[in-house]
Amino acid sequence: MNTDQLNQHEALLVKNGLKKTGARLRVLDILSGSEAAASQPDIEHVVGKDIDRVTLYRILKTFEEKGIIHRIIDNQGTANYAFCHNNCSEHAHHDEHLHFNCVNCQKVYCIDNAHLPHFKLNLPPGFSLQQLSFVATGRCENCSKLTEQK
Amino acid sequence: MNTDQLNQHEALLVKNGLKKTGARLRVLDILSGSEAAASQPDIEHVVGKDIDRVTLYRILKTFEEKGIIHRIIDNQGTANYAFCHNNCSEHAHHDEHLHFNCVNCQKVYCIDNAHLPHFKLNLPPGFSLQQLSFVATGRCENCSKLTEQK
DNA sequence: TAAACAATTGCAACAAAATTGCGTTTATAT
DNA sequence: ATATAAACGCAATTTTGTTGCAATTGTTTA
Repeated sequence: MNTDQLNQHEALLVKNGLKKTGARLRVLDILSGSEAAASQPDIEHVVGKDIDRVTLYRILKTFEEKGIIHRIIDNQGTANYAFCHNNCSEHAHHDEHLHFNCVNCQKVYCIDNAHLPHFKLNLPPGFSLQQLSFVATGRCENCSKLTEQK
Repeated sequence: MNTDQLNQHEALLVKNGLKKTGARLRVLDILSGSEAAASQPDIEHVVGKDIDRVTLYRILKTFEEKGIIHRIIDNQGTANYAFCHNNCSEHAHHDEHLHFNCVNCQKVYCIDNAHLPHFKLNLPPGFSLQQLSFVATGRCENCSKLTEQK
């Protein structure tokens, strides 16, 4: 319940021509609070009955369309959401992302400050590249600590 | 209906201790026929009533477990399947993959012969890397030809 | 080649996830 | 304070994925 953050979130909504509603602020709060990206099921679980499931779908959808958050599909096909940092605009994401997907807890981490090499990718003829992203899989910090967990 | 290919597929099943059934051979045939990976909905659509939906799920699952095919989740969260080439074993995929996901038709292509750089990824402390893969998005050959298609 | 056995399949029922329509409520501008 | 469009919640529906079980089929072996 940080006041600064609340104001920041409200400003974010206004900036994008969205009404300041409790449900939306709640979602923004959840996304701010988690270090990793938040999975849709997780968000759903956290908000419980406070926000209708349909409303949640729609909130996430409009946030994504406005470029406030971006959606990351993890290795199991589950949608995860995180704030857009860096160069995300409403219409395109121009940077090279790196996402880390933990094989144990399935959490998705956006690694912003990893040094990523720029290189020319040679695709088959006719293929045009719009974006390149890196997906690392392995064990996150928490799960590395757990011994012998399958 | 290539005879050579049929024998090859039958051998593949036998090698993995699986019975030669019509449904399985059909799935292998479909996967062989498509240049890109085949999405689960596509396969389902192609086979129609010939193979029960549940059976298809199970076939794909066992094929994946045996390391015959691998599953690729595309940007929409849809499962796609393709044969394992290269260094796939039953238990792990050791190579660095490159997948191309078309933003227009959503098809997933496994790009095997692209030169991928090897580099040391610096992850946050505690994170251990098991695999790194590359996901390129853009327009595939077919969709590049189409003018102004949204 | 026939019997025996386990693997595989299909069906039905179920559960979970996602979508649509619509009436009501609410935030914001006037 | 009121008008208005946006946002929400509920109900119904569709789509997707799972489970259990009985019937069938492929393969082994006698």
